[in-house]
Amino acid sequence: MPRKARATAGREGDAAVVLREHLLDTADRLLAEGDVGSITARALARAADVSDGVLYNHFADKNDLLLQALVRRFGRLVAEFQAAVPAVGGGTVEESLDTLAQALLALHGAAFPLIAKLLAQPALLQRFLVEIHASSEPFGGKLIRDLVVDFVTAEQRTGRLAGGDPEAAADLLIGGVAVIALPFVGAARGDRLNALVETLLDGLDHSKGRDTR
Amino acid sequence: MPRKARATAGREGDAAVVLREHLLDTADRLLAEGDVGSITARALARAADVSDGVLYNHFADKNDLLLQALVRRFGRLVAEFQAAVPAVGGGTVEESLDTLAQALLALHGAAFPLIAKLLAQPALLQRFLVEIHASSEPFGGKLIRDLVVDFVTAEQRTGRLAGGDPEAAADLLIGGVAVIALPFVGAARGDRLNALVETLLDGLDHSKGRDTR
Amino acid sequence: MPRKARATAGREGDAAVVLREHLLDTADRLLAEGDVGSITARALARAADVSDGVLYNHFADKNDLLLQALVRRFGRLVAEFQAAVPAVGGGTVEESLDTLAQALLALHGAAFPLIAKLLAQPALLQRFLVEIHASSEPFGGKLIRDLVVDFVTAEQRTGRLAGGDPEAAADLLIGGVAVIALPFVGAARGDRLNALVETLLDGLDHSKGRDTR
Amino acid sequence: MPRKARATAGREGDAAVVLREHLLDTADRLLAEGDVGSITARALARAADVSDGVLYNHFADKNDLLLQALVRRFGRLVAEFQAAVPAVGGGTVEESLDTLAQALLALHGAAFPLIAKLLAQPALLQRFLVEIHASSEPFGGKLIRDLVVDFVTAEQRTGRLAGGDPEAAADLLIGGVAVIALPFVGAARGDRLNALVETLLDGLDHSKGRDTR
DNA sequence: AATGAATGAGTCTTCATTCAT
DNA sequence: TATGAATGAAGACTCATTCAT
Repeated sequence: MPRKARATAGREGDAAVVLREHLLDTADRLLAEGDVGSITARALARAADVSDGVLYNHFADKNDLLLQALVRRFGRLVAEFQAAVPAVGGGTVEESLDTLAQALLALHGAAFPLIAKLLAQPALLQRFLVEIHASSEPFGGKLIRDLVVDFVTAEQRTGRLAGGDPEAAADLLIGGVAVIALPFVGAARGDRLNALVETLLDGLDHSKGRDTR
Repeated sequence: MPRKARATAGREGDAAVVLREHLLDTADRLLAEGDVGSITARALARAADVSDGVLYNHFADKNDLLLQALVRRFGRLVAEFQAAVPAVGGGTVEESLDTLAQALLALHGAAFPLIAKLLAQPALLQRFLVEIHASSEPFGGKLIRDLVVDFVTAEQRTGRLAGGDPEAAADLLIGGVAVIALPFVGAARGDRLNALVETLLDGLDHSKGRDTR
Repeated sequence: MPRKARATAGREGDAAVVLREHLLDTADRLLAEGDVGSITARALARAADVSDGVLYNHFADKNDLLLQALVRRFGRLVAEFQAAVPAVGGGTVEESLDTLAQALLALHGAAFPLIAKLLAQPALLQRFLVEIHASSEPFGGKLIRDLVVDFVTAEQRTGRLAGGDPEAAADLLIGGVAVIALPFVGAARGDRLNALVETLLDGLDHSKGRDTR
Repeated sequence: MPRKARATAGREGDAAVVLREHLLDTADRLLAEGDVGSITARALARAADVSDGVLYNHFADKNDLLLQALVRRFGRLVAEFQAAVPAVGGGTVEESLDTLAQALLALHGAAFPLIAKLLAQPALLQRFLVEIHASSEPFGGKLIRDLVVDFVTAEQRTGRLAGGDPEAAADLLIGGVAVIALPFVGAARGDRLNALVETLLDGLDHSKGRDTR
């Protein structure tokens, strides 16, 4: 019978699986807290109340653990976003788009730091991309965008949105919200989201145009 | 007169200034190439064909050199972008927006890696923000956005763009292009830019709308 | 159970404690040998036949190790001195003082180099003083002097020493021996100690005085 | 005509000699101020308002400069002490000894830091000893002691001091004052000096003794 | 002869990873 | 299988000394 780790003493289940999850949880927490640079293998072990070496019994190396924690976290964020995507045909289109924009804002707020960490560690990013492309249920930037594209396409089918390029519409919405989500660009006022949706609905072309407000 | 560094043997001018520039150029190059984490003080010295210690004759520390290289590079990117912003009233609005979008795409392609590196190094980011806020001619995320907002506002005055919120319009354009610029989201086809501009001009609201193609 | 260090392979006991002691012993030895400036972290590791990093598993930093080695060594020297202080009332006073002087000479010979090292490293000295003042059983220069003062006071009570200022007597004895202990002042002949004690007993004042020799 | 250093622009005399003195003065000042460890070659140059390299035009290396500064300073301290030694036969013996003790205290206060620095740098100490032994007019610990020994011997000849070992008497006085001069041993009260002299005059032997107080 | 930037060996310290227990 | 001390390869930075100007 293998030894059980101090930190998982009280828990049920396969010791190996439990400890694995425990490490992932801890990595997740540290990832959410500070900068990735301060997550040393020892800091991880300390935070998990676990010995320095266990990590290598369950993961190839420190980056592998970090990677899997990131993958898991992204999966959860995407799932949350997916759950928040409004039903097609419900409410007015503007209301639906507002809801969608809010969901995107929440997503970006949580995802930006992680993406930044990935972008800054090419090695990690590489492995991350391989990982999410290999998984049967893809997610990440691609899936999020697909969800928005799908929403736009569906609303176009209901006739409530104009028949332009749904991918372009998705990019505008996602990117516009992203700019608002950026911590250091412009003021972070709540009504910016609404102005964004309205502008997106109306279009910039003056030659047509409803009498705005 | 002091000695001249091996690497700058052929160049004219004050040795100190020349080597300073040489180091900034080298840092710039490494910054453009790989991840920031691999830019060690020694790697920098090797890349500059210079001894390990010179760096500290011209900069407070490694981060100071990196920081100044980043500031310089950002300044240049912004200047390039500014030069590429189309004149108000020239060509059709759509052409102008296309040009603007292309300039943004170029900017994003060059700026993303740098921003990612900054986001991932809180200490560096902090000093960077202090630096650009201290400079009399601010730039960075804020200034770029201002340039776009100004463009939209000016075109609204000429009557060629609808009178919505110019900030929202800028955010949509900037963000939309950013999504396209992301290396791993969607396909990087050139016509995505045009679709974006068209969608932004037309708007998504089906109730109004010109007869789109 | 963790690994055991190469250098302490044969020893019994808790590996951590054993290595800690091994490092202190090594530091002690180097401290006794050369100048403090040459005790680099690497030299320490080499001398201890241990890897470069171990030091930091057991001490806050290099100075911490050095400091604790110094504290330990001073403690031992003081204990040795204390054990060598003659019993009050035993033998003749002159014999007792001779014994005391010899003990002081031994102490000074061992302590001078250490004190010099401390005096020359203000940072270390600072921490050292804090350390010995914090300890419940103080020692160092103060305690040594107290032991001598106590001896003089006790012998004054027995009536074998004159009733002058015991602190002054202690300072004369300690300092006089110290001068003899100095490596480069005067000749280091054994009878200088005896002449010292005799002079101290007799006094310099010619108006009184026993018929000296 | 050789160039003249910035710092010595206004001064008369052989430029080489002037700069040499200027460097010695600066080294002297830094030696008096902080710890020897902080005296880097660059700090010296900065403090002297002189370029980093000049030092090597006038001294073999940094230690050579430091050494010569130390030698010069010790010479001055000894000269000051010599001037303060009271005339034989003047005043009462106790007054004379008090004066002598005060001069010793002043000397120790100034010399201790320097001696500590020397003791802690064996290489420097070695060169220092060679240097002062080689000089035609010796000084340092030896000379100081000789001055005191001479004083005692002279006063013995006048019959005002008892005829004991004058070297022992000198060691007691010098060492006793040294203990009082130590910054961290006992309280630094002015009357300790007087108690010391009195005790030294009276002696500790109770069997003889004047009726002390 | 003075200048001061260039040189590069050397310092302390960190940290991912190993491995005896 | 968990433990945690041991390992040693980097890393950033310092500084005495050199040398082209």
